[in-house]
Amino acid sequence: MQLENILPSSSINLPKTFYNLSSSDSANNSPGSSQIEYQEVERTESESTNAPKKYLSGAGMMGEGEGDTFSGTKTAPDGRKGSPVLGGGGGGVEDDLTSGRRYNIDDLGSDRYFISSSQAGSDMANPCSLFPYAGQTGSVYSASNGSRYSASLHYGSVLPPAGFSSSVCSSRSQFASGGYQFSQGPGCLYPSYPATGSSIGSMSLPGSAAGARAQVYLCNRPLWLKFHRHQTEMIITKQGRRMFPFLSFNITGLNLTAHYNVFVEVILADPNHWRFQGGKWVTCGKADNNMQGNKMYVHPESPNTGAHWMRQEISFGKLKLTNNKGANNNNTQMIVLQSLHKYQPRLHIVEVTEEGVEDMSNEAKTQTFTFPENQFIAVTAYQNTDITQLKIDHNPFAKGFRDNYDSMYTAPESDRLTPSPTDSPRSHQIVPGARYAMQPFFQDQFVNQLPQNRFYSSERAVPQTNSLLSPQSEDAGAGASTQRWFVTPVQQAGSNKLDLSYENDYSTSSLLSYGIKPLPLQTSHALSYYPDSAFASMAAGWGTRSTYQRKVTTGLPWSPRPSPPAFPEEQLGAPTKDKLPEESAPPPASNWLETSHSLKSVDSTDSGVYSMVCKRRRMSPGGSSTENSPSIKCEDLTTDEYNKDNPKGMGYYAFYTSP
DNA sequence: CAAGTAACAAGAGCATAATTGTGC
DNA sequence: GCACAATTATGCTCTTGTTACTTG
Repeated sequence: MQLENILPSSSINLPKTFYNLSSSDSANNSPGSSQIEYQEVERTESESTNAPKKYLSGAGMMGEGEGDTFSGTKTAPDGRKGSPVLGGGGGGVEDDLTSGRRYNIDDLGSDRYFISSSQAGSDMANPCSLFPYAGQTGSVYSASNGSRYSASLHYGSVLPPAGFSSSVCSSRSQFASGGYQFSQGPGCLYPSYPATGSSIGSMSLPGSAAGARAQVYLCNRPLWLKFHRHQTEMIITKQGRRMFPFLSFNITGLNLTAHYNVFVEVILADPNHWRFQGGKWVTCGKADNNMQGNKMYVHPESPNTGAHWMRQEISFGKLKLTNNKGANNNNTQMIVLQSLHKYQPRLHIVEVTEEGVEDMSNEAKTQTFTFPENQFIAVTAYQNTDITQLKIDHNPFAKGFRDNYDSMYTAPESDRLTPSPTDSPRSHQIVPGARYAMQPFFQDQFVNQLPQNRFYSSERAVPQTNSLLSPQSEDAGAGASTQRWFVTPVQQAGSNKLDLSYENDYSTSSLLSYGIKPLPLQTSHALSYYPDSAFASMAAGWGTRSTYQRKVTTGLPWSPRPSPPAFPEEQLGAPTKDKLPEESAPPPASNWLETSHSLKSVDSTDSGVYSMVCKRRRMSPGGSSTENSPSIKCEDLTTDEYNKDNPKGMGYYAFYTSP
């Protein structure tokens, strides 16, 4: 589907249902108004006059429930918005079409951070418990000029520069004082959730298509958290700059056969203009909410089936940020932002027809997901050196700036833990740069083992391995065990978790969960169809425990020999849940190391083996029929071929180094 | 003076052409 | 010697953060 046909560059359609900012004076919906309130409104036909029906809805979707953070918002007409069933118990997962083991949430495990609308909705009583972040909300107001989107302003997310203050959650006045009062309802976060659904309409979801409620996982969340801790900055340039970390999600709970458009929207996170002063970000005046320009980035794969979206990681690695208002060429979608403003990316999933047309006859089937850790301040030049260093350390493209990197490692270049741009975004169209998603993550974990002379020493203060057994982890409550990695409102409930949540998320525990939790079913999928995808990489990483365990025994955590990348069939096809006691208990520190190894190996594997082998096979058109399928090729490589070449279980290294 | 811009160097992937090896 | 396959080399493109300069 050609995006240009479905995504008007200028007049982006709005979801039928959205939150309309209203104030005491309807005409005065200025974001700066202290009387501003957000209300759910039903989109009228007239309102969408300028919005062609053929579009990717979502432009103006902001708002629904601001706070969708960690809680997907679904503008379901049956009032169930915000109540997608969480995987484990899973109504959504138990859906007829999605109940396949392949997408069984149980198999997905709880290690991943995902948003469940239902969770959010069920925990509205204590919105603050949903997030460790303060004032994480999300609202949308209707621009006076009718172009809601372009003028949309999102005041929902307010992240205190100081960090995460739970106090904010308990006081809406903060916003009021700041001139932004949110009609969030009780609490500061997602009070509007329950109302959201009910306000949309009475039509109930069929249960299948419209009823498919998605759960979204932020794949590289640990990395995001790292940046978030220092207040993420994103460079914007005239030509457009990619985000790093970039947005990468895994989605579950969609109707396998239904079509969806998936896109990211970047909205203003707060009403302030920011300035980096005295080593920290401080507000400096009001934000300019008149910024024109595209705020959306539609995933190139849109529209596509739910099966497709759930098959592999959905990466937005090619999403570019620019400050060039005129930069809106159809070839490369760029999101126009304004420097020194804080933004909040949001993921929208809109069910559409096969042609990519939203079914206007049906109520909005929009699901919105917001992760507070995705917030960032747009800058034209980095302000915080910590951020700069993090970027350099984690972004493969900035490898050249790692002055001390080589000296810091004894391992040769090829064996670095540092990801390599081998996983070029150009290497795969479906998951552009997706593999990067894991790369930063890999390093994200290893970086903690780097010498202490790194800039962001604060991170060194985080006892990665110890955190697994830290009191905080233990105090994390029930969520610390089985659902430790499962960011749900329930898990985060409790005031004492406000602080812990972040720490825990940021801790090695979180990281570990990423590393050790396989997605066996999706893994096989990813490997079968998108061997080059980040998902495959991730899956591989999660499935190499046994190997890296061996590596660990060598006592060389930085062993230059990456562990075998092979994806044991047992891991490819069978759930490994039972093999992961970590799910029910915090993994021991040793597992942390193991995970690291696995990740490293995967990284190396993914970037090395795949490129090498696939390139080679490209020259063999006369080969077997399977040669035509890149995915199969790699699958063969990672399984059959690997096993063949390593009948004795030889380390992957041998294969890797053998031309 | 802060912010924005353009040029720069470094690292890396990809496409293509050139070279080399193999089989007939 | 020819044809084909495989490998290697080269140039282009892309990415990154840095730097110097310009702009308001």
